[in-house]
Amino acid sequence: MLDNKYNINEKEAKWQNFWQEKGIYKFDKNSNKPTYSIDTPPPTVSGELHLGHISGFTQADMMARFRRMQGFNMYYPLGFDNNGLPTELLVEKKKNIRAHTLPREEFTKIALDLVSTYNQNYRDMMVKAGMSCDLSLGYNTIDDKSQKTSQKSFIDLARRGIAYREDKPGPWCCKCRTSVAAAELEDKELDSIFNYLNFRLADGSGTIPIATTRPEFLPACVGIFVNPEDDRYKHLIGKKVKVPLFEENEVEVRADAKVGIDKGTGIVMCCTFGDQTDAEWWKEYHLELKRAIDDGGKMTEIAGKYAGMKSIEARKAIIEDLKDQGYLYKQDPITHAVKVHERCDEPIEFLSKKQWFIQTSTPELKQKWIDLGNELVWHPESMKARYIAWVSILNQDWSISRQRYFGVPFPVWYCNNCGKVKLAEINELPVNPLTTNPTSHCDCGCNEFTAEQDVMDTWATSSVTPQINTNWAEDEQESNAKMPMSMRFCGRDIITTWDLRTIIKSYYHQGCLPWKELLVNGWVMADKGVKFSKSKSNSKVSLTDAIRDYGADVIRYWCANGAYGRDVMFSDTGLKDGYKLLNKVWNASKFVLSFLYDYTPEKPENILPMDKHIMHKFNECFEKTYKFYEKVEMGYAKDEIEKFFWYFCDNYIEIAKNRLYKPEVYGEQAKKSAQWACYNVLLHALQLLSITMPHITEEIYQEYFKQFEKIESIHLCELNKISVEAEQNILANGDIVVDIVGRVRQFKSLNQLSMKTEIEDIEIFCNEIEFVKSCEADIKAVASVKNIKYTTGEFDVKIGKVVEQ
RNA sequence: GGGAGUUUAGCUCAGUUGGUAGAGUACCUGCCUUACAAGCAGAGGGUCAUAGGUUCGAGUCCUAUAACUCCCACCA
Repeated sequence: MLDNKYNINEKEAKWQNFWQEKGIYKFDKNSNKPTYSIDTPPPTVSGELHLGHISGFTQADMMARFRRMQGFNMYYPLGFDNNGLPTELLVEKKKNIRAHTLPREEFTKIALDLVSTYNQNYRDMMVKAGMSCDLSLGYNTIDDKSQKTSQKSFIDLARRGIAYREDKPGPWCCKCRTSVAAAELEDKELDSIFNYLNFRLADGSGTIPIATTRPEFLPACVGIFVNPEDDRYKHLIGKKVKVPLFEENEVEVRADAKVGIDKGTGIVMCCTFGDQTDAEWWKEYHLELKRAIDDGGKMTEIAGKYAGMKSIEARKAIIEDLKDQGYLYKQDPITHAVKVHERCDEPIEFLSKKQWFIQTSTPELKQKWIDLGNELVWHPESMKARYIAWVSILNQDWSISRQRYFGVPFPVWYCNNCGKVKLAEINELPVNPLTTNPTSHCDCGCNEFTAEQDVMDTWATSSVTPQINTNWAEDEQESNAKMPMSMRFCGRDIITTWDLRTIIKSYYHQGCLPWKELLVNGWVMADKGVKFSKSKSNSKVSLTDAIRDYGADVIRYWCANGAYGRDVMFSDTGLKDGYKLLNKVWNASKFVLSFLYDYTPEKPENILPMDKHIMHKFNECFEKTYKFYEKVEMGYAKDEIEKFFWYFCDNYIEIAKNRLYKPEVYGEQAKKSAQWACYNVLLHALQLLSITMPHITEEIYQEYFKQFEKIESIHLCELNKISVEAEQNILANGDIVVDIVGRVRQFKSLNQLSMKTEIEDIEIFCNEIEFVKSCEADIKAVASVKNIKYTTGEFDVKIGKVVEQ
């Protein structure tokens, strides 16, 4: 017997423990079932999980549960991403320390310690939210296996020349003191000032006007550019110009089509490096390299009296001096978009450093990425456009060096004699070059090496999760057999970072796609256009509170809303809807099961028409639901089963309950028939519902159905239709009976009568009199009608007199 | 400037191949009916963003416009 009231928190915890203890979600190595493998994106460990995270995971979990119930052996791990800059920043913030002020070993120890606490919290929350991952398959991107995989990946690419080391300008974050990748930049609107300066021509023939927002770059000015088509300035090409405040520096005026004639004054100064264009000009025209800003964002010695100042202070001081010395003739306040580092929101600089890169941007490679993108199955399809668009404009190789501390080290040394790169041997991995020496001499005979100090970018490791999952570092054959994995899911914000790079790595190492299908979920919006985010403190409902108040089943119900891949607005009426369904499922099950205490699993000889009808009705719902899951539309699938459940309660149970209550009136056979239908419909409906609401359905299954079904958990049952003989027109004919009952209910409602009010007689007009007659007892009982008259004709129901009380 | 998405009932959202506009919720009217009042039955409510076009017929297809969102480019 089910409890009178369903205690959400108690039951959810109970079944979560049960699933873990019994290993319900464990991957079975020895199974002969087909494997369905999920490359679960390891969440970045930072702060607290919120509804936004859980939403994407929950939708993917529904697909996992669907595949499991289709009979797949699920490989569904839960890893954590906890190396690299994001984790380092978290550790610095939580422990109030700075990584670069501590010995690396010490910092790493503190970081690992903090990370394990966070991992545990994340894992607990995932379990509490009802995820069906196999927790024993977890990994951390900082653990030995991940490091080994990541380092092997690097060595493979370095040996083939795909990974290369070069000194070239790239985005640099002065706050985090590291290089960053183009994909890690965001735009931010900032107020600034356009400063109009007069540069003096070296021959004394006058001045030329140049506008700049970054006058602190004057000491690094290495050239002046005008547009070759600009008639105003053609005569300047080839002339020398003195740099204001640094007049000992003379630079040449050159012509380049990249200069916008109508921008600023139409004359640009090129500094190393103010931005991407400066870097391009510097390379193209072989200009001098002058560094005005150091790693930490302070002015270098070439800035003379400004050296040591932070760039922003130097800007103020330089502007004052420019004013005093008469160079500055105009200032316009402007707002412009500045590239900032997504992790810390600080504007980035362009600096030149020796870095490791991975080739990604030749036209042939770009075409390859596009071909692979087209080969991949995208859900929803429209997300592919974002990927293609991004790949099409790729113009830089992937920088993977980070001048940080907590991450996977490069397995690399440099020969002190000839400078040649020395790679570690694969069987030595994972290796930390700072504490280990190479096991062999350099080719030049030298045995003295300098270790690479940098660590790899987070993405360099996160991009090999399919290789971590398929054991590529240990056994390439095993891995090749398991690749591509079945599915990866993620948010739409990481298509260009994570997904693309994972595709790149799998192609380079194994010549295939990392996965067959990619699911891209939408975002939970707190308000129009505002992403749900802990840091923006707009989480109206904390995940912990929501689980406490509504339970995981209801939150999962909410997560399943709408079309897959679309952004959804958070609303608590959605949670209330879920709660209503939960309540309904409980009450209906409680009620139905109370009549099944003497149920026997033998199929009755005679099944009554309305019982057949509801079973066929379920099968119709089953087919629709199943198709939606196959199309990765969890929301529509949930709608179908939900709609069916309410129909089952409002129309079928009302009919069946008379027969179940009073076998002495309607006959034992009629009761057995209703029991058969109730058992089958409720069981099958719960199975479909278990994908969305795994806890309550498990409770009901365990309390009653397991004794007959013998399968250990509802989540291991296979999804099937109810086995019931096909019958001509059963759906349409049964619907007529439901409509007849509906007409009587409408009559009572319009006349403000109670539903139990008895009606003396009704007259039914329809063309399926035979069928309707066969349901006469049900109709009379549920509609409280004494006599029925039948007439052939267009459907109608005439209601007679009400029986006076 | 380029690309993608969105616009349907007060609110949240469905609407498949073009064929009489849907659900839930809210509001309103009834109903204590022996699972559930967090329930049941019923009613009202829409110029499908705007303007054109194709068609016998357009929420759906085409063109343009507007508003909002996102990605990219611009950043001198």
